[in-house]
Amino acid sequence: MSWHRHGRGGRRSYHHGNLREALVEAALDLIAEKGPAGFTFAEAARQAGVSPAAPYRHFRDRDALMADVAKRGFERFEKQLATAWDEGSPDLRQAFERVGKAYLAFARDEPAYFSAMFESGLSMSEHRELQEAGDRAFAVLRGACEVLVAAMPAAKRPPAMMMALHMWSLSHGIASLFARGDAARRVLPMAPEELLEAATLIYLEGLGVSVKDSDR
Amino acid sequence: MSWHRHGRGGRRSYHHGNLREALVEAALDLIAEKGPAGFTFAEAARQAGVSPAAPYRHFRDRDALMADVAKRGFERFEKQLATAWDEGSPDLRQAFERVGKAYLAFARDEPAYFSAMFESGLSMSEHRELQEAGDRAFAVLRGACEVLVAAMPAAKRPPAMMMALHMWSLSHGIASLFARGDAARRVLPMAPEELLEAATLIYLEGLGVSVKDSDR
DNA sequence: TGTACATCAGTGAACGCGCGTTCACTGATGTAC
DNA sequence: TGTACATCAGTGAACGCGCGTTCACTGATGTAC
Repeated sequence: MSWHRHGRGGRRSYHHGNLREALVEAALDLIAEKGPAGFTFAEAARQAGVSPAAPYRHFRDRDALMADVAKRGFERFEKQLATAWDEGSPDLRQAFERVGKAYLAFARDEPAYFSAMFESGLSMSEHRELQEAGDRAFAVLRGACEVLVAAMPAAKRPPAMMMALHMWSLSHGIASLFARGDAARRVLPMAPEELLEAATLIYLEGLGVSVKDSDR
Repeated sequence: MSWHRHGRGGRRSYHHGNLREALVEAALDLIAEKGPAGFTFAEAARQAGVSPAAPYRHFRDRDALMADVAKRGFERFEKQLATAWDEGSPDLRQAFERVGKAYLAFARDEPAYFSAMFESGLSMSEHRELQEAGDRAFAVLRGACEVLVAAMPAAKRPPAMMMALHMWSLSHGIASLFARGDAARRVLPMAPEELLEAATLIYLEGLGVSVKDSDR
């Protein structure tokens, strides 16, 4: 109960004050515990210590809350990818590898966000702000690819967009099949990170870029 | 209502006779309509034209029905992948390409099965028969990779298992992000099939196998 | 600095609804003799 | 071929429950003067 204090310097306030945040956290708890299907407006209210009518002050309905959770997830995801990329330092290949690992780490460490973002059944076209948040996260990966492509010999440069979509799909496939942090994870005879690293290596090799090429 | 006739030569019977099948179909309808979360035991019964108590003769609970749907999905999936592979004829590369396309086609044409199989939140370890059905479907892809690997020059052969996991992840990523047949599909400036085909080409190139090499 | 008022956030009681599940039951089917 | 019986699949009524949603309300906060 964040009654006496608020998250990050928010003011104290009698009316719970931070209900919106508290509801989001409750939703995350419930999703983590029982999957995206197993969370209800009423239970989120209860967990936030508030009457069942209170959430309506902040969210139109359950879907709106779910969409907000997913949007925050994308924002968090974007930050973690950007941190991993770190402007491509100390060298592009290492940084690129880190981005892939950050993708898997997110799926593993934040299963609730991950399923809200990708498996909650929310329609992308009906939640524009959600799509935009997703696009911004993807833009980190695309940006990294652009830098990598620019570092390649001019004759061999693939379309950065295509490359980004390939890496996204690959990472997402591995993340959602093998790295996810919930019961639906499939077991693998190796670390998901190794699988991704090997695939990335082969893929870049296929683009005709040796490690050294892209290193400069 | 399949009251007068049954699917495929099953006997006619007064007691609906085919309730189990009818419930599975109802579940598929409902999942297709509202996602895996939006299907209930009671509504499936209603749609099958039967009292709410009747399903208990066939399934222990909602999860058991969901698991059965997912299992059937995997079986169907396995068949379609096997048909696409067609023992690698007329040539391995073409056949391999067809398997990837079959993966995407399944996600597109059978969104209800697809989400029951991959996004229903069913635990793989708690439903062994489900995991086994999934493994059999994956075995088709692994088998194809084994044949491809065997056709490569001995010095360049990658582990077939790794290759299969890479292709599975890639196909699955593209399928679940861009090719899925429901509202959660993300739009793409190209056909998902093209994206997969390009990635496969680059990946095989990276393995050091030219198209001709693997052709024999 | 004080007062009056508007606004805002949450209350708590109430409602109708559909779900999951149980129960004793019944009508049709299959089978032993 | 007929009869008696066991089994099987579905009935329909009932239940308790939690959910989503509404409503008039109230107590605290912010602000104009």
